[in-house]
Formats: sequence, C-alpha cells, structure tokens
Amino acid sequence: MSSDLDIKRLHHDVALRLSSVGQRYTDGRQQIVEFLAGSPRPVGVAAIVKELPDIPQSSAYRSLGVLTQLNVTRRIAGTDDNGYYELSEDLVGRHHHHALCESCGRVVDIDSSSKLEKALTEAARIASEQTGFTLDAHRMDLVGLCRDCANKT
Amino acid sequence: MSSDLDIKRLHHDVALRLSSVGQRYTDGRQQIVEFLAGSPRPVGVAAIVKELPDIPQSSAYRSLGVLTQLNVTRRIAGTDDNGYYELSEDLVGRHHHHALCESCGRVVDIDSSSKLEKALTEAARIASEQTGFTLDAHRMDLVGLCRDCANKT
DNA sequence: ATTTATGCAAATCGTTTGCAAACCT
DNA sequence: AGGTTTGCAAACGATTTGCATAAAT
Repeated sequence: MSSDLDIKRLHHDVALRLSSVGQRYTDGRQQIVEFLAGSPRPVGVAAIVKELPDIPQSSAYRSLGVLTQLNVTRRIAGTDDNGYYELSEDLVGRHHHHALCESCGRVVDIDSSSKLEKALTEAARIASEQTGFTLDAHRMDLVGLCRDCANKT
Repeated sequence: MSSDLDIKRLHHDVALRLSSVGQRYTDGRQQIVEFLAGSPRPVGVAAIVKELPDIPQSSAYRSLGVLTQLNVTRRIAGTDDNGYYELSEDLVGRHHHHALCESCGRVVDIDSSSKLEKALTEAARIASEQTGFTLDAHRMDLVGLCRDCANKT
C-alpha cells in the first residue's frame, strides 16, 4: 500500500536532512516523526510524551527543536501558549492552514482548496503591502471557537 | 479636539462594563486602558509595566484578566508565547487583523479595507464550513517575518 | 461594614539547559 | 576516540495565586 511507502520515504527524507548537518536519526526522533505523520492535526508536547512514554519531556523538546530548525517540523503557537507541532509542508506536500480555538486552545488543520487559496493569497498580498511583512507561503491562522466550545456557551 | 472626547467616552464605556459586574474602575485600570488606547499595536505585559511603573506585574495581569473577561481588552498570543493586549474592537470601533512575526514575536495591526475584508470573509466562510469553527468577526492572524527579521537573514 | 483591589512573595506550568552517562560511526 | 544524544534534575520566564493590607462603596 502507498502509506507504507510514504512512511519510508518520509524517514528517508528526514534522515537526509539530519545527516546533512551531522545529526543522527535516532529511534526517539523516528518515533516522534512517525507520530506526527499519523496525526491529523498539530500535536502538543504533552500528547507526544504521553503517547511515546519512553521519550522524556526534555528529549522531546530537544528533538523537536532540532527537527524544527531543519524544517522537518513546524511549531504552531496555540492561543493557550502551548507549542503544537506538525510535519512541515514541504515534507508532506500538503498546503494547509490552521484554525485556533480561543477558548480551549485546540488547533485543527484547514485543508487548502483553490478558492481558499485565492482568497488568502489576495489577503496576504494586501497585508504584506501594508505591514512590510514577508508572508511565507501565506501561513494564516484563523481564530475562533471550535464546535465544542461554541456549544458550551 | 476629538481624541479628548474619545478618551472620555472610552473611560465611560469601560467604567460601565466594570460596574455592571460590581467591579471598580480604579486608577491602575484606567492607566492600563489609556495606555492601550494610545498604542498603535498590541502591547506585551512587560511593556505595560515598564511604562506604568507603579503597577506591579501581578496587578497588571490581574487587571488585564478582568478587562479581558469583560471584553474591554483582548489577548493576542504571539508566536513567542507572550501575551499581547489591545482594546477590543467593539470599544474602539476599528476592525483589524494581525501580522505575527515568527522570528521575533512582534505583533502589528493590519487595518481593514473593503478588499481585504472581502477576501478574508470568503476565506473564513470556507474554513468555517470545513472545521465547524465559529469565526467570530473572522479574526485572522497572518504569520510571517517582519521587515527587520527578513533583513537579518 | 462589607466587598473589591492591591502588592508582595511564593507557586505553577511550559520550556530550556547543565552535566554526566550512553550511543553512534 | 570523537562527536552526538539521552536522561535526570535544576533553572527559567511568563503567568497565576494566597494572603494580608488598603481602598472604594
């Protein structure tokens, strides 16, 4: 099946990036990458160490640090000031955005579509002109209330 | 001049919201509100206590907490996991968005314009459908590099 | 007089770091 | 051997909280 191949290819790509700067693709790092690959949304460090109990917090943070530097992973700052991690877009080849719940901190993916991209590209262009910001691949986080939190009100 | 009137009206509105829940509009709280009113962008707590030295950190946090609960202020989570505060849109009557620098954490305002709003409203609609999120007045944070950080590269 | 706000210091929580041991190559 | 990663515990920085005092109504 293709997902099996994908994982192999993913590990291969990650290994390449690590070795290019003299870093090793250790078992713990592989576990983290694979876990992120299997998650439909960015995951917090708490969830990572819970799911991968033989990886202590400090190692998780350190690994995520080097992986993020090498652009293997990306860190999303949630509205709850926790870090959420996902594989970088150029590894998974899927452009997307995020919706952040301002009540519970949940982060979910918004898959890209041509209509959405068109709207956001235009928005990013205007915003960039006005602020002088470089909007790399127009990353955009929408802030609102997730369904659960909206229903609690 | 009109800004003088605006400030008076602002204080009046804030006082109203506070008193409606039995809270007092103390001098420290007035100072904070006035400082936020005078800033062109969301400000961090560090900046607040630096500019208003007779307000200790804990009081600043506590005041901002109640002001935010009453929707007098709003908290923006920066990419650096610090809290940045601004007056809420319904007090200042100016709809806007934010650009977050993913390198230095800086937060700047993006003034709204009809073209931008049109693009973002469309984006919010699509995203909302897909995620089930309620996108309150489509708040949207664009993440990229501010001019300073882009030049450092 | 009763409730609410303040100010200090201590606690908390996510995250980072120092250091010695374990691991690759 | 020589550099890298791990694991623990201690350090950190932003934010929160307990508690006794001060202020407002």
